[in-house]
Amino acid sequence: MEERKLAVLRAIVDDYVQTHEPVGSKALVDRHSLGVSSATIRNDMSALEEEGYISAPHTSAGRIPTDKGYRLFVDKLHSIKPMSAPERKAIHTFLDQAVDLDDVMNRTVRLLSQLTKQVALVQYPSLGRSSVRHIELVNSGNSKLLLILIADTGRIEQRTVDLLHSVSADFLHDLRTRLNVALDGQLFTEVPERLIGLGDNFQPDQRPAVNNIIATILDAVVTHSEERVVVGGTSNLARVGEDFTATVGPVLEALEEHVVLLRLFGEAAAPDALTVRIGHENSVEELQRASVVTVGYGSGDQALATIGILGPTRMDYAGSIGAVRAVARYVGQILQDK
Amino acid sequence: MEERKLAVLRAIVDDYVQTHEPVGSKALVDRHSLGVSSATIRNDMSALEEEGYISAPHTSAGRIPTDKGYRLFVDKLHSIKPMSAPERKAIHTFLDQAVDLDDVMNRTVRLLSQLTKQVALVQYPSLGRSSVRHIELVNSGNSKLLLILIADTGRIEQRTVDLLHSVSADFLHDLRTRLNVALDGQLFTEVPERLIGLGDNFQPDQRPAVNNIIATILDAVVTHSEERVVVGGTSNLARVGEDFTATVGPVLEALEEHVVLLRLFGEAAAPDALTVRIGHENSVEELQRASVVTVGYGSGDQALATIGILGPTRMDYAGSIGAVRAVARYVGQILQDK
DNA sequence: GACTGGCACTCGAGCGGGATGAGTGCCAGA
DNA sequence: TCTGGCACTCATCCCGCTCGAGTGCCAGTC
Repeated sequence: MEERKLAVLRAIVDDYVQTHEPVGSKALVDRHSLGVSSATIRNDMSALEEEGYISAPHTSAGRIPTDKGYRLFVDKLHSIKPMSAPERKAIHTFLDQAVDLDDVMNRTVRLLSQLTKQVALVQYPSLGRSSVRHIELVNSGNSKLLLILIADTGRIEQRTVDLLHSVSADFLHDLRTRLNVALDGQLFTEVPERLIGLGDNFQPDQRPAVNNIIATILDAVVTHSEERVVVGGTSNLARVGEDFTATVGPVLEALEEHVVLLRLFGEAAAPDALTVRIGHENSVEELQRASVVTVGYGSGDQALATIGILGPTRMDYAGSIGAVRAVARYVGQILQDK
Repeated sequence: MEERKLAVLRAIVDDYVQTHEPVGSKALVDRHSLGVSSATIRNDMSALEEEGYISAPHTSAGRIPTDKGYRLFVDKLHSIKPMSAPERKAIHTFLDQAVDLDDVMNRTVRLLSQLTKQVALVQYPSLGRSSVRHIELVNSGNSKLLLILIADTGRIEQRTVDLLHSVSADFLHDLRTRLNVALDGQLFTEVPERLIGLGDNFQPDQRPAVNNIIATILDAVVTHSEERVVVGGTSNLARVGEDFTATVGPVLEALEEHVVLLRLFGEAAAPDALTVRIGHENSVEELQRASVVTVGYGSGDQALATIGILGPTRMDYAGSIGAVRAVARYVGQILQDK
C-alpha cells in the first residue's frame, strides 16, 4: 500500500483516539503536515474506506477507523511508547512495597489501571506452572484438618478435610514429612504422579485418612480454582461516554465472570508474546466493542500467567502496550524475589 | 402523623421503587385502595411535601420520596420480606460448596448481588476478632523465610522475612513450636502481649532472627491489611439508568477505594444490628445518592465482620434487608463449620 | 498521471414554536 | 372533612427550519 495512504490512516487513528470524534479531510490536513490538499486526502480516504480500514458513521460526518483499521495500525504503524525512567522507578517502588502475593496482585491491578486509564486484568501465577514449596497439615479440632499448599510464587491454596475420626499427632507428623519429601520442589503438574503409592507406607487403618487427604490435594491441584483473576479500574469504563456507555453494563457482567476472562487470557496465542485483540477479534460477545492487550509475565524465561488491560477499541495502543509490558516485567522480577 | 398520610407515603415509595417515575395523585388512587379521591390525596401530598418527605422534580410532574421520606419508610412503614424456604435452601447449598475461605467470600458476594440485584460488599472476617489457629515458618531458600498465620476463620496471612543469613532447621523447629505454644488459640489482639519476652529463650546470636520474625508477625497482625473487602455485582449499577448513570463513575471509584468501604462498614453503629444508610446519611460524598444496607455476621454471638449491599436510594428495602440478613446468617454458620 | 481548487449535494445537529397532557392548587359545594 | 371541577403550569414530543461540516466529482494545472 502506498506510503501516504498509510500515513493518512495513522493520522485518522491518532486524531480519533484523541478527540473521540469522526475526523474529516479538512481537519486532517490542518493538524498534520501531510503536504497535500484536502481533496487529495479525500481520495485516499475514499480508497481506505473501500478497502475497509475506515468507515463513515453517516454521510456528512468524518471517518472513524474500523477494527481492521486499528489492526493495521497496531501491526504496522504505531511505535511503542516506552516508559520514562522516573515512571519505571515509580512502578518498581510501588510494587516492591507489597508484603505478600495478594498485595502484589492488588497493587499490580491498581497500577495498571492508573497508568493506562483502562480496566486492568491480572491473573494470579498459574499453579500449573509453579512448583510446590511446602505442604502443611494443621489439626483444627473435631477431627477436621486444614490442608495448606504453598507454591514457590507465594500462592497459597487451602482446603478443609473432614477425617470423620481424630488422628494422632505422630501420624500427622509422619504424613506431613512424607508429603513434603515427595512434593517439595516438584511442579504442580507432577503432583498426582508423585502421590501414587504414598498410602502404602501407612498402616491399613490409617489408609482411609491418607487417601482422603490425597484426594483433597489432587482436587486442589487439578480440579478447583486452578486460576484466579483480579479486575480493577472499572470506573474507567464510565469515562468513555457515548455509545460505549450503553455497553458498559454487559462489559461489567463479562468482567465479573472470571471464566470469561480466563478464556480471554487463554486465547492469547504465544504465552510470552504481547497480544492485542481488537473488537470483534474477541470471541466473547459482550467484549466485541472492546480491545484487550495482554502479555505473559514470569520469573525468568517462562510465563507464569497473564496480565492485561481492556478498553474501548479507540484506546491509546502505544501507551497501553508500553505500560502493560513494563508492569509485566516488574511483576515478574518482584515475584522472583519473594 | 395521621394514618392516611403515612399510607400515602408508603404507596408513593412502593410505586416509585417499582416504576422509577414520579408518581402523581391520580396514579396513586388507581393503583392502591386508599378509599378517598385524588383531590384528598393531593392535599395529603402537599402536606408531606411541606414536611419534607417527598418532593416534586418540577411543577407538572408527580412526587418522589426524599431521603427523609425513605428514612421514615424504612423505620416505620415497611415489613421485611422473609426468604422462602427454597430460597434459604438454595443459599445454604450454594455457600456450602465453597472449598475455602476465599471461595466462601466470593460465593457470598455473588449470591448477595444476584439476590438483591445490587452491588454487594463482603468483608473478610476481621483478624482483630479472630484467634490464631496456627503459625507456620517455611524456609524458602537463600536465607528467606515464609511466615504463615492461620486464623480460626480460615483466613491466612503470609509474609516473607529476609533473615540476611541462613538458619538451622532445628532453630526453626524450636521457634515454630514456641510460637505456637504462645499463640495458638489466642485472640489476634492478644498476640503482641504474648510475644513479649519470647526472644529470651534463644541464644544471643539467634536473637536478631527471632526479633525480625516477631516484628513481621506484629506488622502482619497490627499494621497491615487488617481488613479486606470484596465487591461484586457492579454491573447492576449500569441497570439503574437516568440520573444515577451520571454518577456511576464516581460510585465505581469509591467502590475501588477499599478504605472508603471500610469506613462505610465502620459507621454501622451496632456491630450486629442491621443498619440502613440512606443517601446523604452516607458521609462518603460519592455515595450520597446511594443507600447502603449492612449487617454484621459471625459464628455464634459475636460479629466477625460486616456484609452489605449498595444501590440507588430507590431500592427495594424490604427485599434487600431480608436478603442481607439471610445471607449473613448462613455465612456465619458456614464459617463455624470450617 | 497525480494533484488541486471549486462546486453542488447530503444529511445530522441544533433551534424555535406549537400541541399535548400529566399533574397541581384552589375553591365552592356536599 | 372530603369531593368534583376548573384553570394553570410546564416538561415532553414533534415538526420544520437553518446551518454547516464533510463528501464526491470534475475540470484544470503542473
